[in-house]
Order: sequence, then structure tokens, then C-alpha cells
Amino acid sequence: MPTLETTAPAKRERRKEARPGELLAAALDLFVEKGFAATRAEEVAQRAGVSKGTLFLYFPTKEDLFKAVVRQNMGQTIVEGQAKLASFSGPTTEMIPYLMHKWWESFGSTKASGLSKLMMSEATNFPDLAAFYYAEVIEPNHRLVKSVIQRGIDRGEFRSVDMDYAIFSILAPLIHLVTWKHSMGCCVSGDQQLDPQRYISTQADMVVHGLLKNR
Amino acid sequence: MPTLETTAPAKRERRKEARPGELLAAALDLFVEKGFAATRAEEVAQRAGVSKGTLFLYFPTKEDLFKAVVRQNMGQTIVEGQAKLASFSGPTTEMIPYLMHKWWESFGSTKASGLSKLMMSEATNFPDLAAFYYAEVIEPNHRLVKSVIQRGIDRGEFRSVDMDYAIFSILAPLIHLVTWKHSMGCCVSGDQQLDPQRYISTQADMVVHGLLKNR
DNA sequence: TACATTACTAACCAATCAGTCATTAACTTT
DNA sequence: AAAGTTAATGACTGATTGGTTAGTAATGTA
Repeated sequence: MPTLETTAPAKRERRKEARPGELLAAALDLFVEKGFAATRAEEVAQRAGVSKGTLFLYFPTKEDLFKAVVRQNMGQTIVEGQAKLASFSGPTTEMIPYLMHKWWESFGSTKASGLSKLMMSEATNFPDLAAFYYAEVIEPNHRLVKSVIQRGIDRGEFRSVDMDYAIFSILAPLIHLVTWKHSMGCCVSGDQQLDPQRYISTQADMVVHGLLKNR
Repeated sequence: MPTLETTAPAKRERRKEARPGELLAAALDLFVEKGFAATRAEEVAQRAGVSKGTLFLYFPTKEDLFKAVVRQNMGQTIVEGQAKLASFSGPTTEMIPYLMHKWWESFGSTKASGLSKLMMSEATNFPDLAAFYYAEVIEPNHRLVKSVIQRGIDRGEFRSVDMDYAIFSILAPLIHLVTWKHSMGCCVSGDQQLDPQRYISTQADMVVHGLLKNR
């Protein structure tokens, strides 16, 4: 056998439609795993099965690629939450644990949650992206959570609290959970790992008790 | 005037003792402001008033510099907390707001709090530093907060809760506040800024109500 | 004042990597 | 099947930057 095939013949394919999605998926993986600066453009291309040149054919710069990844993955989580909220008729004390667990299921446990940590890390380096993220993700979420607490107050379940800041009793623990998962979570031994179900149950219980009318 | 002095004569000083501290201070500023990767070694040196060569004379690599910054600034915050806890004799319902405000005063509002966000961002890139940070900062803090809740339960003020996870009702909002301050905080308009006092008061109120025995 | 020591500097090097472009080859059209 | 179009390639470039080192000057000493 004289022809020594070190690498495959490198069948070159033309798939203009599929490339952007595949590149975005590869970039999501790597950005989440290694951060923006530590991710090499060529590595993204390789994982997507194309050459580096092709990457820059579809995304003019690495920054644009990053922005596209964030925009693609962080856009539509909120609508789900709003739908769930609207379709719920029980007491708000049950709604809060329900929504928190659902949030974990449909966002926190997915790869996309890594972007939430990444946005925090890179916000100061990408002010315009941070503004987009605030407008499209953070602000809507704040409004959603606020409306849940408002509902509890309106129905006479909750005491009146400083709602603009009380929302963080729900949000901060959730954000902390995903941040932990994508940072320290990788570096600690098994017995210091957080159990998401138990974590969210405890937080939901705490915040509901915190909001409840006593006596 | 024939001699055109574009730059000062560059008086060269020998201050072996002072250099490390000055370099560490400059590095803290820049790391917090721009992150690890985006901070140039030469910039650190310049801000400390030395040449780049001198920086590497005191810290063999940029990573070592980063580690030294973290170790210097994150070591001694816990002991203060422990002291405050020991010297407090009133009800735990008052202790929690007190400790949370004190924490903001002595850590959250300082530059060092930027490192807390930075550690999260860089944990996966510096696993050994993350392990150090967990052992020296996170774990002691967890123990401290847990002991506060335990105190409340022992004194009959609080209901019994899943303490290992309830601690995050106190910690997560605090961490979220400093993270926000050092990330999105820089990128949003004034009316979306968080007022630390009001934020902490609300969170303390929420968590105390969450822990309180009802009825 | 001559000599020794060493903190400090600045020019330099080697490696890295985002982004480019001339060329190639996979498809389409005629 | 020939010509035309364009998706894809990969070698290349230019700029950046972590880290090195030969030499300089500040200080101490005799």
C-alpha cells in the first residue's frame, strides 16, 4: 500500500446554510468552557468542521461571533416564563417554587446558562453587549419576577415589601447557582457540590416564608 | 532653550522593599478593572512606576502576580466577621442585618470585592487558585454564616431549615451585589443602579422573615 | 576615589493569534 | 461538457505581548 493516508482526503463540502448554526454551536461550547479570551478562533472553526478562514467568512470578527452567540442563546427564555406565569392559577406560594424549578430545568441546567456567567465576566469589555443583555434578558426577568411578587401581594398572600429590591431574593440565588456551576463547581470535590433540586427547594422555601404575611 | 525635555530625566530609584506592594496595588486596580487576560504586564509595571523587567524580577509570571494579588487581598476579611459575631449579644434577627451591612462596609464597597467576581470568571482557568480561594475564603464564610443561623435556631428565634443550603439566602444576594457592581453596574444608566444600603436592608429583612418562626 | 554589589532598565526575542487573500474545488447554468 | 459562480481553504501577515538579558546606575564600602 504505497499511498499513506495520514489524514482523510478532506472532502470539501459547500453548506452555506448550515455553517452559521454549526459555528455558533461550537462557539457556545468553547466560550462557556474556556471564556472569551482563552478561546481560539481556529479551535471554534475546527470544532465546527471548517477552516479558520470560513469562520471569518461568516463572522467578521471574534467579537461579532461572541455577540451572535449571546444574542442567539439568551433571547427567548423569558417568553416561556411569561407563558408559565399566565397559565398558573394557584396560590403564589406554589407558583414561586414552580417557576424556580422550571427555570432550572429549561435554562439553568443547559449550556446556555454558562453565558450568564460569561456576560458578567465580560460586561466591562463589551459595554454594548452588556447593554443589549440588560435590555433583552435582565430587565424582562426583573419585570417578570416583580409581577409575581405583585400578584402575591394583590391576592393578600404576601406582606408589602420593597419590591424593586425584593426580586433579588429570588434572582440572586438562582444566578449564584449557575455561576457556581460554571466556575467553582469544576474545582471542588464531590461533597461540596450543590444539589440543584435541594438548593432551589430551600431557596424557594426561604423566599416564600420571607414574603408571607405572618401571624 | 536647546534641550527639549520630552520626558523627565527618569530618576532611577532603588526601593526593593516597596516594589512588591506597589506592584500588587497596581495589579489589583487593573485586574479588577479589566480582568486577567485584558491586563497587560507592562501596564501594571507602568502604573507602579517601574519597567516591565522589574515586574518580572519580583513576580516570575503574570499568573504568579495574579495569585499574589488574590492571596494578599482575600485573606483577612473572615477574621473580622468572626470577631464581630463573637462580640454580639443581641437577638440574631438584629445580628444578621448588622453583619450584612458591616460586610458591605469592610469588603463589598472596597476594591477587593472586584476579586470576588474575578475569581468566578477565572476559576476554570486557574484550578489551583480556585481551590485556594475555596479553602481560604468561601468555606470559612460558609461556616460563619452557618453558625449565625445555628445561633438563631439554638436561641429559639428561627425555625429549623436546611442550613447547608439556607446560607445562600444570605450569601447569594451579597455576592450578587458586588458582582453587579463590577460588571453590569458600569453599563447601565443611573436609574438602574442599585443602592447598596437599601439593597442590603431589603435582603436582610427578607432572610430574617424567611428564617423566623411564624405564628 | 576606586571598587563591588545589585536594583533596575530597555531593547530584544519567540510565540501566539486575529484576520487576510490568492487559490482551489464544489456546485450551477447553458 | 464548458464556462461561470462562489463556498471553502490554508498559508501568510502584522501586531501584540509574556518573558529574557546584557548592560546601567544607584548605593554601600574601604
